[in-house]
Amino acid sequence: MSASDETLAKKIETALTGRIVSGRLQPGARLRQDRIAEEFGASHVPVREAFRRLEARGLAFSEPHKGVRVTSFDVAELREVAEMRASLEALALRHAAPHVTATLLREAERATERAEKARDVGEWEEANRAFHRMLLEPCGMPRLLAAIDDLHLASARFLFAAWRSDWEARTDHDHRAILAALRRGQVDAACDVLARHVGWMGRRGGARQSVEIEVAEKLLD
Amino acid sequence: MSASDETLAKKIETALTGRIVSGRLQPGARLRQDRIAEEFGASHVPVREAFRRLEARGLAFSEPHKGVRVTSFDVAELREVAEMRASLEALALRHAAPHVTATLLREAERATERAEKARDVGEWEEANRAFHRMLLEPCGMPRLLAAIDDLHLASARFLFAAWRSDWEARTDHDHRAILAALRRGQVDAACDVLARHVGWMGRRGGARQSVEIEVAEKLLD
DNA sequence: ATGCGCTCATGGATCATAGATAGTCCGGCG
DNA sequence: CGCCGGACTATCTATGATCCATGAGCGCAT
Repeated sequence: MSASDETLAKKIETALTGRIVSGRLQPGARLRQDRIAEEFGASHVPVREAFRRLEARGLAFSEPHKGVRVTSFDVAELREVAEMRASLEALALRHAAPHVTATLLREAERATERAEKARDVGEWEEANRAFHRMLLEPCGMPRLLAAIDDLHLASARFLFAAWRSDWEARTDHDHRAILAALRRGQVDAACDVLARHVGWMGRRGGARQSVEIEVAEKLLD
Repeated sequence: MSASDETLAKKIETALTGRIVSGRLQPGARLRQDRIAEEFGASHVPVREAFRRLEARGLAFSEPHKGVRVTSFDVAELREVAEMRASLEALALRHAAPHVTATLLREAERATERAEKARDVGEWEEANRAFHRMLLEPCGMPRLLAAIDDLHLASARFLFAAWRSDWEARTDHDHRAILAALRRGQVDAACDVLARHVGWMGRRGGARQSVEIEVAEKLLD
C-alpha cells in the first residue's frame, strides 16, 4: 500500500510519519526541506506539502521562515492523548457494538493473542492497534475513526520512545474483558472497561516514560 | 490577526476556510489551484499547501491528479460531529472547571447575552463559539482544544448552510444552566448539561437541515 | 556589547511533464 | 444508411523541478 501512494508528497509523508512515530526522528529534530528533498530525489515542493500534513496531524510544527521541527511531547501530552482516546474510543464502541459480529469478535480475539505473543514493541503495537481498530470500525463514523487513528499515532510515539529495546509482552486482561462484555451484549460495561483501559495507560505510562522522554528530548540536528 | 499571517499559504488557507465555512464555497465545489493562485496574485505552490491543510481539517478532499473539492456533508456527519463535540467538550470542561475564575464566568455570561442579542447567524455563531472556547480554554490541553476547534468549524458549516437568511435568536437556557452549575461547583452536572446541549444540537438540527443541505449539495462549477 | 555584513535555509515564482478528460473520428453492427 | 461503441488525439489541469528573493541566524569587527 505504501509502495506507490501515487503522489510523491504522500510517499514522503508516510515515510516521515514512520520515522517520527518509530522514534528514528527524535522530538525537536529539525526537518530541512532540501535535505529531505535530496534524499528522496525530489524537489522541495512535495516535501513542503508533506510537512503541512505532518503539521496538521500534530507530528511536526513549523515556525514561519524558521523551518519545521518534530513536535516534542511531554507527560502532560501523553495524559491528554490518553484521555481523548478514552472518550472517543468509548463513543465509537458504543456505536459500533450493535454491528459487531461473532466473526469480528473472533478476529479481535486473535489480535489479542498476537499481541500477547509479540516479541518486540513494534509487533505488539501493530496487533494492539489492530484490535482497537477492528472493534471500532463498524461504528461507521469516518471522522471519528480518523481522529482516533491520529491519537493512536501519538500513543505509538510514546510507546516507541519509552521502550526502545527492553520489552516483555504480558497478557492483556482488559482486552479479554472487553470481548467478554461484548459477547454478553453488555455494551456499557465494555465501553467502561475500554475507557479505563486507555485512560490508565496514560497515568501508568507517565512514570515509566518520564526518564527516557527527557533523553529523547535533546534536540538532534 | 488574519491581516498578515506572515506566510502566503496561511493567508490563503484562512481565506478559503472562511469561504467554505460561511458557505460561499459550497460542498462539492471544485478548487482549481491556478484559478485561486491567480486570484490571490500568487503561484500554485502556496495554494497547494493551503489545500493540504484544508484537507487535514476535513474541509476539503483531494483525489490524486483529479483535483481538490470542498467536502460535502450529510446529516450523518452532523450527528457525528455533534457527538464528538459532546464527548470532547465534556472532557475539556471537567479539566477546565477547577481553573475557571469568577471573572471568566462573568465574561461567559456576557458572551451568552451577546448571542441572545445577535441579529444574524454570523454574530450568533461567533458569540456562541466564544462562550464555549472561553469555558474550555483553562483546561490547558492544547491538542484537545485544537480538535474541538476543528469540530466547531464543521458545526459552523452546517449552521450557515441551514440558516442562510432567516434567523431568530432565542435565549439559551443551556448556557445559563452550565454557568449556574459551575458557580455552585457542580462540575459533573455542568459537564452533563454541556454534553446534552451539544449532542441535542446534532439530533435537532438534522430534521431542520436535511432539506437545504440537499440544495447545497448540488455541485457548483 | 552592538551593529554590520555574510551565509544559508525558507518561501515563492516560473517553467516542464504527466495524467485525466472530453471531443472526434473511424469501424462495426443493426 | 444511420447509429452506437471504442480508440485516438488534443486540451486542460495537477504535479513536480528548477530558479530567485527575502528573511533569519551567525560571526566578525568596531
